[in-house]
Amino acid sequence: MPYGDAMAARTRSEERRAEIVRAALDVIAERGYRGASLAAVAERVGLTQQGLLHHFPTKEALLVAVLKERDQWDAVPDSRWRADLLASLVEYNAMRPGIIQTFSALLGESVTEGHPAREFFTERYGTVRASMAAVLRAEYGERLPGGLTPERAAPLLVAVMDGLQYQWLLDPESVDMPAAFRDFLALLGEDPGPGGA
Amino acid sequence: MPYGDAMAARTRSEERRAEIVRAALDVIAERGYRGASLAAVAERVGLTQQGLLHHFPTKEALLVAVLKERDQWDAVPDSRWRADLLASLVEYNAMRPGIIQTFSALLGESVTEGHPAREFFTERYGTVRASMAAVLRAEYGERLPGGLTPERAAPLLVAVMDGLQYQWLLDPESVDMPAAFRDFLALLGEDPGPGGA
DNA sequence: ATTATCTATAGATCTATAGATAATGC
DNA sequence: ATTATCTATAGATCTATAGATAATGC
Repeated sequence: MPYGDAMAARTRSEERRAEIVRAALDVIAERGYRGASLAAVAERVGLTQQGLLHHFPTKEALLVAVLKERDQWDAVPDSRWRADLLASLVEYNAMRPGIIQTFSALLGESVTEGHPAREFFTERYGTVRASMAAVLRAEYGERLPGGLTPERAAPLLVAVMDGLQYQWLLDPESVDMPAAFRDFLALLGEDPGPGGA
Repeated sequence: MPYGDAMAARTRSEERRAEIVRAALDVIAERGYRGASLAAVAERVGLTQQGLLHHFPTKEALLVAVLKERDQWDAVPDSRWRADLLASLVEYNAMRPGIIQTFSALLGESVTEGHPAREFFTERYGTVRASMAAVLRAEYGERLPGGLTPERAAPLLVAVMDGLQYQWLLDPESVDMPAAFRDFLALLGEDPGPGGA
């Protein structure tokens, strides 16, 4: 029972849907959401385009399933994160260019008008910033270098993670993503010195 | 002579091409490159799709012109940049969401396979990292906080600029992009302390 | 003469719906 | 019975080419 689960054995249908979502992740990595055709996803799981639409009635429904997959992906309770775990996450990401490419492509598209992933990313970033502020507070306390607070450093942390991904995807030879991320953590981990309220 | 230039009066054709490129920037901001149809761009300048193709023989030729526009945009000689000018650039960008959206969308798409802007961005980031390393060296010298060198801080600087743009485009109310960028510069501007070779 | 623009259209796609058939689960 | 999948197809697009006509520059 390869994908078996203690709770509920997956139905044949759930299995099929999971297969389709995996295929969709791949096709989106290659062509983005707008460039990903249902036919291309279907072909990858040995279905016709119309067969696929039995499982996901619209293209957008498939995208929603893809985004849910992502949510599950990095749903780790705040309290369990520490700075060194963030570094490990980045290191892990560097071994999975496919998934990073999928979500970098989606993030890029999502800023265009009416993109179906826009709301997802907007909400997600709000959550992630709050999450990262909590991690930074637990790790470094209230006062960070440069006179920053955890709340002000959080968007920078998130920006560094995302921005490095683009540079690394475009030119993995030139950009050591995990090392660069550790460099950033080193900046935040400096002694902020005395003073302040 | 509204757009007149000391060097050469633009021909009617050059004028038209410039108009088309401006329209293309707008449409790409709204729909990305893959989602931008030639017809939509043409309509915006009062042309048919076929009329537009007289000026740019293929869609890709139009994209190339759009990317050249960008190159011109931030072609400032290294020596003239200083950290405070970078901060001003970010502040200026915050007033032009359209252009930022265009290039954020293009960057996102560019990581997908065979995207016609991929090579452009790959090369551009190589250049920009080198440029930023030079700026950092001129501004802060050889030793930066966290034990970093200008070369190691450069990809972080670029990542922060790009990453903040996505967060800001998705939720301008929640993200003060210029302030966040200044925060990052403050991190880099801390006294690295004594020691080192 | 050359440049700009248009009409017409070929040839690919794309998403989605309708309705038939095959496979599976009680 | 229900679920899964297929064939057929409607209805929109999209890029690009061919060839005609209108406008402009010598």
